Amino acid sequence: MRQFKLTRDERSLADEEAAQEILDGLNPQQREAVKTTDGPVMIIAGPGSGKTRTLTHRIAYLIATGTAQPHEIIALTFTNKAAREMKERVQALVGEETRGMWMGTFHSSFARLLRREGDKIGYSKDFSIYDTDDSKRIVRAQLNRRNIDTQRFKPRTIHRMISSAKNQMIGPAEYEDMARGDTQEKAAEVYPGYEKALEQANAMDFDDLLLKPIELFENHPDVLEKYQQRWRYLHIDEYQDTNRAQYVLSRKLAGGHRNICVVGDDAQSIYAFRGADIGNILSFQSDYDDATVIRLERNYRSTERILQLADSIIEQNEEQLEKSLWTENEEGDYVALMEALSEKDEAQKIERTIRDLHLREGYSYNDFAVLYRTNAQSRSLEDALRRENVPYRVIGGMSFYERKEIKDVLAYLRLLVNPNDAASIRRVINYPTRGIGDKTQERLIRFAQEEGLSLWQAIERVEDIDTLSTRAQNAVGKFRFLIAKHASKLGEMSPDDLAQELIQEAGLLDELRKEHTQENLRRWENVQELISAIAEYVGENEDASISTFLQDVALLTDQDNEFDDGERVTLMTLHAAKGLEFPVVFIAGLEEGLFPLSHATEEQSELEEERRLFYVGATRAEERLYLTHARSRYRYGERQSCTRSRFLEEIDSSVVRTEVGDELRQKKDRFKADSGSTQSYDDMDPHYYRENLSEKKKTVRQKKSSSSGRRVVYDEGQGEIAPGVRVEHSKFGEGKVLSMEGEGDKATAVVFFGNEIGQKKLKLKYAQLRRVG
DNA sequence: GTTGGCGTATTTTTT
DNA sequence: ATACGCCAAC
Repeated sequence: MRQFKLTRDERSLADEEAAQEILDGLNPQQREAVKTTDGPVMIIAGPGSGKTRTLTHRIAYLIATGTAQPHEIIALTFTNKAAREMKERVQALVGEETRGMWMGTFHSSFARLLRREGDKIGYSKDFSIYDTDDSKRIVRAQLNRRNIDTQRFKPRTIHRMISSAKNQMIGPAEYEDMARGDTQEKAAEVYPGYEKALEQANAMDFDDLLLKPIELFENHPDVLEKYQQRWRYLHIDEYQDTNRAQYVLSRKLAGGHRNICVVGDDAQSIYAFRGADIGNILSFQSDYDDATVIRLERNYRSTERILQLADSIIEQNEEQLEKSLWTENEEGDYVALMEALSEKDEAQKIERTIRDLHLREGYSYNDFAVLYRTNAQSRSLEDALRRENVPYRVIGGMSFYERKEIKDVLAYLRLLVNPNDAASIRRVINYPTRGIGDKTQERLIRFAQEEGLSLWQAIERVEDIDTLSTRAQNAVGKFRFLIAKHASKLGEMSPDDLAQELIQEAGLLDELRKEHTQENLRRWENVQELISAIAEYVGENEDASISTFLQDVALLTDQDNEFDDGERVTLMTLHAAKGLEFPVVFIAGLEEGLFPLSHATEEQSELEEERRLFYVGATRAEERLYLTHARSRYRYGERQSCTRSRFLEEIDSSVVRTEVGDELRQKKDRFKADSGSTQSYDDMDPHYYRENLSEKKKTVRQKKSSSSGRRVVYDEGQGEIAPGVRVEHSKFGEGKVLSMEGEGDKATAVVFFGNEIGQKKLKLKYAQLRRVG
């Protein structure tokens, strides 16, 4: 900004001081990475080595030394949260002059670019962004049109295949040639129609947000050149997780100036399932033969033992860049291994350990993270934490913007700015019900198809559709009026007021008030919260509109909304934990078939990815790391007995202690490829655990809560429910148990919820009754 | 033709 | 618990 109007001498003096300040507090390697501002740079950085910090300081350094102006810098990150934090830190380092600097995820950055330039390839700036759910709807419509059995060929699966093709930049024609097997052939069959439907809806799916810019750059070299000149400095974080399209984009953007700086760790590549290509980072040096490569190998995060454990995990993998991690941190505690009887028992052991460390060692609840492989595992952990009133937050799973009631409102709003959005029309055209059933919708679609119109255009001409009864035409006409009326008010009313009026007149609010259940009340509150969110968004952003709100919101994940409110234990998948760190980390569910997931054990490359995931999880821990597994677990509706994970047989046992302080005893050969052993854990080593448990406690470093005299909670929650007790139900609210019948899975309670709702018979297995009072 | 109730299958990770 | 398909009643 103005500051750069100083004379050359004045500037260099001020710059020098600022630059020196930015370099202070970095180690020699980091400093070198920051100072290498000319030409391609790759920073290969282990976990906890301060790679994001290095990137941040490099950007600040560029600005402080006047090498680049903020608007000449773009940084692409993996999450919105990472971008936000990086931006804040750069601002703190250089003062306020960062306006015009682009920082965000690939997706959000290129969505923004498409908003400006998309008209050149036929997209209006109000394009809708389709999430997986919307895309699935489009696929389903395509399958139905072709009379393909959606039971056998699930829209989800088909979409995943199309998405993975798009990820690798394989177009419909090419895909048709390479499709193998029934499912792929069906995917190839609907792929062109899927693309056409999206185009007609003026919509982009997640993959398009990367592919369309490529198309734009290829068809309009002048546009590419404009951005190449604008962004003289390109930074990419988490480069190991870029896919083909992201790779192509980065090469194109870096094509002119070649000032590309990438940061990554091949050992932390965990998104291959999403098309991430580890080859991108492995081949950086051959892509840019004048690249400077800097290794950051010193770990500042974890204790020596944790690092040693992590090292022993990753060393099992064959393909990786040479790197040797080291730390000067203290040795720290042993990594603790805890075995549990069931997932409930596991959750309880974790919960007790957390409370114990909280009370005795003074850890804040913020210091804890419990990591697991699948979202479904959060349930039992939540139950245990809730029971003991330990505050927690769950990241992932169902986020605010994924709730049905929210998606309904968003669909209405999307229709206002982009009436061609067919997925949104289908979502809300008959919700709340207004007499436009399947048959009418089918006829609308057929008409659109025959006339080559979008769905909305067909609706506009509904009077011309003679297959429809007058009644149906009227119903559609009323819907059309509802949307058109509010679309015409886009310019005049404030976005939040308009949204409020629309959902009122659409009958959404009445629908939610129709039945007075707690569930509906919660939904109604959520909708109101969404309206407030719109108001807030408009207040915070300069050129905000419903259109920009919708596009921004489509790319939010709930990690991005999650503001750190209060002290809570964090529960999340291992994937979601990437880039984070916590003093105390639990990795739960270390069992064969779960972690590693069963399907991943076939393929060497997939097994290696699971192992990297374990590595990522372990290296999140700063001071204490707990590994847990259960001997049995409810999965797919039944209790299954579990063998502990092969990963536990591979790790360096010298840094691990069991709960009673023993060394970890391993069966190193158990999963060797040629052993062919299918022995169950029990057959193999029947007395292993009993021996351990019967042994007297030796010097135990981790103090266990069983010795603290606290109440023991037995491994059954449902026993608490008996005739006479008061319980709470998620839908019906509070009630009183009148009687009980049946046992085990069939156990049923008759509960009286007051005069309005009356008596309900509830299966304990499904209804989550919570005892109150 | 539309709506709502019932039975059945469902869980990998995500921008 | 939830989503979806199928079937019977309005």
